[in-house]
Amino acid sequence: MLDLKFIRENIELVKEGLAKKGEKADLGPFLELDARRRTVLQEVETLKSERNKVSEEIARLKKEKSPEADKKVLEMRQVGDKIKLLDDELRIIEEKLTEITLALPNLPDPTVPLGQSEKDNVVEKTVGDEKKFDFAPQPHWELGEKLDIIDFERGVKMSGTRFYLLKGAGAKLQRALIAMMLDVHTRKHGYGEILPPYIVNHHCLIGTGQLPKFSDNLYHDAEEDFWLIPTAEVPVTNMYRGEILDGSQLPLYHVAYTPCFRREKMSAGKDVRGIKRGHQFDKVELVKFSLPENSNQELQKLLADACAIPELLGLRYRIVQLCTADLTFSSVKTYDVEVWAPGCNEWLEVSSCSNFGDFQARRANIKFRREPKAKPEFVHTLNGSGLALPRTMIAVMENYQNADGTITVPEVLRPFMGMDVIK
RNA sequence: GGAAGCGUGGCCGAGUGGUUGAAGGCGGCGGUCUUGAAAACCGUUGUGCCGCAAGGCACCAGGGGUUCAAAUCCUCUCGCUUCCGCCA
Repeated sequence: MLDLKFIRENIELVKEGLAKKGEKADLGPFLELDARRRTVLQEVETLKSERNKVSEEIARLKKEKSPEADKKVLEMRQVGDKIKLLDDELRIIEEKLTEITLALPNLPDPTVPLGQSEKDNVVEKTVGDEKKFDFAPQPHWELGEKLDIIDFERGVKMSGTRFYLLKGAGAKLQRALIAMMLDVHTRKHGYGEILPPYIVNHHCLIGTGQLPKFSDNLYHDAEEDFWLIPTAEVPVTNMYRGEILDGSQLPLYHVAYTPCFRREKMSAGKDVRGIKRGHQFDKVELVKFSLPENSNQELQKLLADACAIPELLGLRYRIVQLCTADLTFSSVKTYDVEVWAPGCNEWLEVSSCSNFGDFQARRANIKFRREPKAKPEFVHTLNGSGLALPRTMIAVMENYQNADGTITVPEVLRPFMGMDVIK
């Protein structure tokens, strides 16, 4: 959410920022409502001030048993009616303002490359060489079925399209990856491990920016205010919702492994083959709370922490900076990490590392104090996958496959797997 | 799911319609004293919004209502505790 005062005072800057993101919002209604709000507010507060004074007077007069009291009560009854009318108007104005501001995306950082679509994203660097095969590498869905470690048919039978089961060494491989990632981030990168609820209320989703605009992509309970998380970012960022943190504790680093649930209505027909895009998938997520002045530096460190995983797995990967048009709703600046999958012959996004500035902090009301008595300020929030499991699985399976259809277990995972080859 | 009780500031805790944004205590911060520390004493100690400012308004789990006036009364929601039922 953008600050009301900031929009009011920087209207051209806001328009420009929104345009860069491909958002053509008409801010006219905003300005009108904002002005009207302040007028009505001042009016009603003057009346309330008067009522407060006279009410005190009435208390005194009643104590003195003065006949004046009843007259004043009648007067105040009329003032009360006026207040009620103005308060009602104010409530409507504020609801509309909230509706508008909650739907406005965050503004991009000035350093983000301008672009019209994902085609304008910038590949920053590519690490590692392409693996040479003396046979035609198979896609993971073929490897998985032949080794009986991924079962697509039964997944569909149980739940429907875009569901699958991991079996035996497949399930174990994913468990090994999760354990390895959590160990690396907690032991080497200083993240505190969290195991959050997988179901949250709507306040959390407003806090991180999924609601109110993107409810289409979320699963929720028909009767209660229960929503399945689309990413651990939601519960972990909202841990500190409505709190004022001690500035000396910042930056705070958290890592959480959770399943993620997405309806994927927006990507119907896209990536239907294999395990690349399911309605349920697992992910290890990194979340940071930072001082405003350090957030871009923290983003670079976050990105490095995410890249440590493909590095350890010996996977070829690249870093892509998203252009203005491809930034998500809440993001100020984002880098994707992609790994190469020789079987399906494409780069797979396994992490998306973003700085959200104070956008989420403002929505979720997460503040900090620099000094014990200092005025509270909004923190900056950041997050990135570290990493998403299905696509990491794909990359491991396809890169480590052998001519006979077996898969060699990467060195780092062997202590977790208790086997060298999946056959 | 049923019944009863409860929900006040960082924490504990007073307060059942009228100078209560809220007593008192603890904790925190500043000071006096001390070589230093402790103790003692004094002072200070919530957030948001509107306003150039002076200042004003709002907030006692959350929403709605009654009243000239609500932490205090009514109502709904949420949460906590205890008992019963159920369950991993």
